[in-house]
Amino acid sequence: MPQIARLTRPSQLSETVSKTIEQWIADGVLAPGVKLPTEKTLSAEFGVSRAVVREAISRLKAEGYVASRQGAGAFVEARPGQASFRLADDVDAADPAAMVHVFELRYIVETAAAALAARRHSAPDLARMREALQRMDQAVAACADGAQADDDFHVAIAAATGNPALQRFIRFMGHQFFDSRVPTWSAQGHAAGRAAAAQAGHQRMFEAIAAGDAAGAREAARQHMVEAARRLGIDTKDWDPAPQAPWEEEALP
Amino acid sequence: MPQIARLTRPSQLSETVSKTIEQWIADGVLAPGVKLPTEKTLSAEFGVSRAVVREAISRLKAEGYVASRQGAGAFVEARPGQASFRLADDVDAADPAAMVHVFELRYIVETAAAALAARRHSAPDLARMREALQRMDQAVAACADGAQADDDFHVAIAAATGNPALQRFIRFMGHQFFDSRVPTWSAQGHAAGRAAAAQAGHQRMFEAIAAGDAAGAREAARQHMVEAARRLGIDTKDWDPAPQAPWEEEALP
DNA sequence: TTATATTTGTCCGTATGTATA
DNA sequence: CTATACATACGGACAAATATA
Repeated sequence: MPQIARLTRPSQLSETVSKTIEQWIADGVLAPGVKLPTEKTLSAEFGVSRAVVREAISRLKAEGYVASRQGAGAFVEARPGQASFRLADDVDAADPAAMVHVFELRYIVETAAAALAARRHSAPDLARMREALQRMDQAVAACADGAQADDDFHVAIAAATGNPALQRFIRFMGHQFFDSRVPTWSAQGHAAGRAAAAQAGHQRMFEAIAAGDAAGAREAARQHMVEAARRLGIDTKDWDPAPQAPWEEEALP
Repeated sequence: MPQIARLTRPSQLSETVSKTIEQWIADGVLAPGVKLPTEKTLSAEFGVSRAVVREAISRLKAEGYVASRQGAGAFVEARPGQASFRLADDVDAADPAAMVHVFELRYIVETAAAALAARRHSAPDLARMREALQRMDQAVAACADGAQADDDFHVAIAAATGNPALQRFIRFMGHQFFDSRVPTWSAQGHAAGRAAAAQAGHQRMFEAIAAGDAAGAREAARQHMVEAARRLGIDTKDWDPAPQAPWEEEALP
């Protein structure tokens, strides 16, 4: 029997309350800076206990919608909801258009990260990349699953940029596409040579980064991402990140 | 009296508890699928009431770290925290290192967006940019605050990429730095010519985008972002996104 | 400045529905 | 089927911070 994703029941009082207030904020009923009704009032209006209201407000605080001050009240934040960036929960499902858009965003940051990694990498960074590369080599040789090592390799590059914000964003994006690596590392992927091709791209990226060649690393990453995008059926004609010198145009795929 | 940003105190028991558990998950102490200690146990261990623990878990649920089932317990999600991307809460305050990192991420996506906008823009997109430009022109002429129009201009470029994910991310990043535009559009900024200089950069970006010149738009955006970064005291020496043709090197600042 | 009322923060006890052994 | 464990929810209470008169 296949694994059934457990449905998230909305039948949680505190969640219902928090979503309702969130909607009030989104609709402008509660403008930034405005004071929320008191917990006592809210509990009376919703017909729930004060504990439920407090849990709902905890959610809103965690998501950056409100901030509360003891003795004063809870207030709508100046830029409600802008504290966190959320993608559609189901990138790899249902909505192919959304996947294209998210992948393009991933392409942008991954190519830039490769260039920065070429300039800023340390010895431990290279060792981490090399270790992930070796695990993928083994996976290619054994026709095994190298998806995790694949992910680790990209995260290692991100770490080599020395920019934790960039690193966390790439990790975030990578996890969104973790499932999409299956066609590469599946049995069919090995048979069709997709795993070996991907690994060759990784190798080119690593060599350019290790050599400190920022432009080469960016181009290797670009080719690698374009190939991955095409496996997902994504149009990549607008993806030339660099002002290419004219004579290079023909050399590109 | 200038507007003083109200400090966010971490002295909230439920926040301390949720951050601690979040760290456990990040460190792998609590792996995906693992059951959290019961509320009773947690309240005993932390020395707080169950209400505090419940509020902490509400936060974790809102952020996608855990899911709880009545009668069973709370469990770490399969990809904890990867449902949303969060930056340090105080980008424009306190932590200058974090600001540098976030600004670099912004630089990456803004330059790429300018290039994509040059290729994909529609007539309404151009009209929207032109409108924001005119508002900034008026602000420059009147020594008024053009921060909102500035933000709108960058969002209009993002919209012209036709990529809603990229658009939302740029909007998200822009809001993080909204306060940082003050030195440009303040009275001192006008007097020092910073507003006029920024506006000249906007104009160059617009012209390249309108002409469909992707490389030019990228370079104009790059210069604009580098200038903004330098106003914030950020080192930009690693920021040449493109494999430049050799003869172009000297022409760059 | 002082005093008082309001509001959030925290704690405790209890009851109920659900999951699991 | 029964018993236990657990999350969910309720109510009352006090402390601490804030706002107001």
